[in-house]
Amino acid sequence: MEKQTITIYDVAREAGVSMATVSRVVNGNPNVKPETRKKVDDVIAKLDYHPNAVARGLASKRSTTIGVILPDVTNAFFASLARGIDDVAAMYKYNIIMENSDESIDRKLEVLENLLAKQVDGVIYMGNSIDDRLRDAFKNTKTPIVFAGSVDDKKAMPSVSIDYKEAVKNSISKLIETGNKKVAFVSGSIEEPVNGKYRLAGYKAALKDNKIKFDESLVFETARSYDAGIKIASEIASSKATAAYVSDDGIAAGVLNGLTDLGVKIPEDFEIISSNNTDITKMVRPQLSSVVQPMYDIGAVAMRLLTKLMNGEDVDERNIALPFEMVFRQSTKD
Amino acid sequence: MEKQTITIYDVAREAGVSMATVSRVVNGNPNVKPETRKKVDDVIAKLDYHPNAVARGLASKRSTTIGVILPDVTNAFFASLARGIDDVAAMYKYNIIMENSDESIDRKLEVLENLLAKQVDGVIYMGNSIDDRLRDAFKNTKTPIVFAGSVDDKKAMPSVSIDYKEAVKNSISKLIETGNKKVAFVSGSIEEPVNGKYRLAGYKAALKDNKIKFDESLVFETARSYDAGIKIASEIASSKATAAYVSDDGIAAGVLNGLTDLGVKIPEDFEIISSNNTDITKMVRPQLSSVVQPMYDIGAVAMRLLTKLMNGEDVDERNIALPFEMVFRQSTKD
DNA sequence: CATTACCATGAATACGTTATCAAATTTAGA
DNA sequence: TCTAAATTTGATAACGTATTCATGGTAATG
Repeated sequence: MEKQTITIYDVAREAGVSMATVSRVVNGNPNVKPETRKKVDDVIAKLDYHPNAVARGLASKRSTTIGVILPDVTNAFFASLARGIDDVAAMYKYNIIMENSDESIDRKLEVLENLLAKQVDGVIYMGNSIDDRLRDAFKNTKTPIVFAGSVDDKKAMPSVSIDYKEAVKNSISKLIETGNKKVAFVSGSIEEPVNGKYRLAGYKAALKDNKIKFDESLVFETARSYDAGIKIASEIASSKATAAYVSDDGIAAGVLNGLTDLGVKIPEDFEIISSNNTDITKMVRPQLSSVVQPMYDIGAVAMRLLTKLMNGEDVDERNIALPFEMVFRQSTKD
Repeated sequence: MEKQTITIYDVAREAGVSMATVSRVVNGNPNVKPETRKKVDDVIAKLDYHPNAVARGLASKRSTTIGVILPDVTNAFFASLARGIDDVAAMYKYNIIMENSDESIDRKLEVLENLLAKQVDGVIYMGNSIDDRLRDAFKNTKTPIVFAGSVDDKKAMPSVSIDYKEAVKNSISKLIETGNKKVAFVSGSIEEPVNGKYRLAGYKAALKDNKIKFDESLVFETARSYDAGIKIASEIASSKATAAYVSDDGIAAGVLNGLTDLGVKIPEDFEIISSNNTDITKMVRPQLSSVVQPMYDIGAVAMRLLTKLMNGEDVDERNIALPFEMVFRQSTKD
């Protein structure tokens, strides 16, 4: 019962045609007489032949594989994006090589190199952080790359996301409208352009519109996790802020529960608006009001954009901003 | 600025050696004089040469890629496993091709075929469901496969998980001890051996130990999602059960909140024990008591086991059961 | 110093496809 | 029926690397 890998040669011999012909029927090339196609198909079925994708990749220079770089699948936001990506990738017969990069830039570079060595046809980057080395690496490859759920602050790379500045501006404005004078901004690493540039800009813009002076001490930077949210809750409590925008649902849940445990009443004493509208926002009590990012769609559209780029089609809009919404639940006053 | 892919030939010529030698230094083959190694390394750096993993895969018949089949990354349980897998995979220089299979067996078969065509060196299966066609497919390939966080009820495949039967038995026993006469069993698809065979067996065993008759109407089968949990809460409420074991944290959160919304007091009127101890169990109020599965470790150990299998090492134990614990929070009486 | 063993290298081939180009066959047109 | 134009097919050369296997050189042995 030796496992004998059977190749295109075997089916060619068995079907009495050349391997070129077999290759043609396997690839659906129309230039092959229906009857020989049938003959070959029969042999393929009989021998249970499966084309070797690696050899195919070497010969055709296309791997039908795309690389996905994300900080951490364990985060619901990234997982949802990944799901959207995978679904449309499957639709186009692409496979996904997924790599968790965490926050380290070095790791991201290593991961990217890996993916390129594997000859991926394209890559989707949701790493958030970016620096010049990485930007160079992106620029130096002819492999198409698109950012998903994150933006290159220099707009050099194709991307799909929402208008983060506007989303935060809306959130903050809403909080100010309901009477809050001191609104906190709590986010993941400020190093990430999404946070440090776009979201923060939205925060400042809203303050400015409402003639409130920006107060550095109301900006809270933290790790992207529930526990980190819990931890930072006390700092927030003692800051005299009466409301907060939070850039991640996990963090927001932590802040919410942390505050509640400190005796702060939500939303009476403190209002919260979160960012991703994952299930977390509905599981928690009181339920979190949130920006609604179409996460699955961001992933799906990013993947679709990537297919176009890989096909060399030219796209009119390289930086796509999908519409976002707001949903108000129990963590804000009406 | 034509992007010229540079090959092993280029560095061979530039370094004045043969490509075989270059191949040797790239692969760390000891049989090469230190000085020529240095020379080659320098040229590699100078030309910024990167080996083509596809060609390498074809020549060596190893892709340094492993396939991961999971129902849905979006579920925190699977995401955690995947993270464990990816981390140790990275440690061993493997990459992960991830495929979401949902619940469909056909899709799983398709996905498996895909992965094998890509010449993955091994696959990790967390699909839960399995039938004869799939079992055959697994058997007919020489590619090592290990189950993670799920078990083949015929024990034919290597696996790493916890003792699901025992975990549920413990949970149910605890609930009975605190005075519950009617304890519900709510799980995802009963078709899945994890649920329909192991967990349910644990449930029945606990009942039997306590001389309680098994009551079919206390078994609730549902989709694996928060919303599904919410939906089934009312059915559970009207079943007269006063406690439940729930096989998934998302479902459990739904049941908890659904019940609470119906005016049921947790844990006074109704106790709940969940299964995975993801962050969800801590986010929710009251916090959920839960079985503690070492999810990350299950993934990590599964991947480690796979590396051994891929190396042809023989392993003493092909079906590994990692220890589990219980954590009691606010959804159970003490 | 002659012989053996070993070490470092290179030449050539295999890996399983796709792609190119020319040859062979069929079909259409006159 | 003959010729030109399609249509199908096959031989062969990539694709970029790992892996024999043979060879020349070097060190160890007697």
